[in-house]
Amino acid sequence: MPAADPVARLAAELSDAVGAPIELERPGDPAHGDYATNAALRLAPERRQSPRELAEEIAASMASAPGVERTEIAGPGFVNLWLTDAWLVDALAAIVERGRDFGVGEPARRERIQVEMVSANPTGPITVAAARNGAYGDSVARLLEFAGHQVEREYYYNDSGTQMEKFRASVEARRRGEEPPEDGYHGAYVEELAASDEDPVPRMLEQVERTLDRFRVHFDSWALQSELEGRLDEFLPRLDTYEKDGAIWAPSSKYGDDDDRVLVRSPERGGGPTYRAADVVYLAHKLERSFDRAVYVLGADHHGTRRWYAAVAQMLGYDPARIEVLLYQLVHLTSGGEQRTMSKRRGDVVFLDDFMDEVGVDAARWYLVNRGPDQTIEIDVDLAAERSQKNPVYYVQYAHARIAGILRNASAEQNDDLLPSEPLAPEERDLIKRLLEFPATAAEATERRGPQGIPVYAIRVADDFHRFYHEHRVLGSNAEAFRLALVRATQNVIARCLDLVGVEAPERM
RNA sequence: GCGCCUGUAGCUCAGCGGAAGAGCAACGGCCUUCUAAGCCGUGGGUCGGAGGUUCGAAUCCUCCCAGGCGCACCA
Repeated sequence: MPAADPVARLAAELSDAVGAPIELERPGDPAHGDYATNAALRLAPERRQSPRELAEEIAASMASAPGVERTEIAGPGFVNLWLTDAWLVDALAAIVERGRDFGVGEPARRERIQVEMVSANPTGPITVAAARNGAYGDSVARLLEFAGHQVEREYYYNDSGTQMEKFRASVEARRRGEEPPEDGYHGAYVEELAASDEDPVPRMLEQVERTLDRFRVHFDSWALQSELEGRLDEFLPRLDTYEKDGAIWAPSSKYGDDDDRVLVRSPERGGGPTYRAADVVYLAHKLERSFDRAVYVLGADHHGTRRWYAAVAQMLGYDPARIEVLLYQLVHLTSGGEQRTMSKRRGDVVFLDDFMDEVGVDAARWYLVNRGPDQTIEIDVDLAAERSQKNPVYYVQYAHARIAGILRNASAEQNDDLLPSEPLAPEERDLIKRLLEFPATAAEATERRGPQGIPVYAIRVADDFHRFYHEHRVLGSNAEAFRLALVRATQNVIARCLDLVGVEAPERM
């Protein structure tokens, strides 16, 4: 573990002292010390020793390690330890030294990763449902970058399928003063598009990009289905396809998919390539561009395609481990307690732009990433704006702004020794320990592809900070140098957390 | 029928092998001091149910119940 993570370094030092791997965790109850380890409980079976006895030995070995003030055996064999103020202040100094980069990962192998997200068909404006894809996917992308990887974001859109034809037909119908076809698009935006003679698709795409920019999801590249389909002949031979009922099939069931899939329709069904054909080309196109890993961000209604992508990778001769499909559950809207279904075709949707107008960009991003991807999001449209006033995002931002206020009033930095003459107060120790959790928290959120861990952690940081702020004066205090460092480190960690979920860190509120 | 996901405080949700949490809602306190968008306190839970694994299970395994989403030559 890098020296940039003081807790990891301490754990390594203790492991050396004890001669066994020591993992440290922060106990929920402060009476159980600054950190605790269950090493004795884990080791007892293989050492054929009682956990308590082993804990005694471990505690004795750790007692002399630098930074350890005292140890204690507790419960069935936990070892609780208390650290010296000097250790905590040194750790704080290490955080301050890293600045905004505290917690940056140092991966064993730096990967080049593509994250493909949103990819909604440009048949209408971005909805709140599609926004969850962006909020989730973009935060995962930011986490991967923070973990030390090189990330590119791509938007893939279907510009050649049935839905696009229906979309264009709907606009055409409006231009003729008619109702769009029954299975066409009926939203008010279709009428707006009909008012001009331009091709509605590029206009829709521009609007999509504008909306997502406002949502702080920015793309490096855009992939078009129509272009990919043109290269189908290159890849069909690599797939061991076969013909049945006049259609061309991929033998995906041999590679773990539930069924074989049609790539090219039979003549009586039009004979064109299916979207799955484009999937094949697109997947190859991703890996051809020398991405080590291609991440798909898909709504849970697409979970059936998970096996399909893995099968495609294998059929093409690629390692399926290079393909990663991230799923998130859907967004449900309620209005006055009534369930509303989101259908772009019926126009019964909440558009992201309206949602952002209503609750603000910060609350919108926070709201959509705050829940785990496996959790269905329920949004009561009527209460959204009202609730946004109480969104915890402001609690976190407020901590950042409060610190900015202190720093505005601070005089030029002096190079005093940080260690205060008085013992550290509980609020100071708690805040330092909280900040020290950040590298592990970020790493875990990245590995689990669970960005919701970041806002949850940020709330705890803000919580510890507000408590500290309430109890202790920074400027003009005897411990000013130390507290300024503490407050700076806190601000950096909060700003980083907010950035990881695409939320701004205001200087004033 | 098969597959994926979910069931934790009144509500919305974290936690996913180590000693049950947050926000909102309810009630009661705290501003001559760096931002009260803040702080402190009170009440509130058989972690859907039943078995199992483990020194230890909300967390892992099995079954059951309830809900969401899928199972196209649509995307």
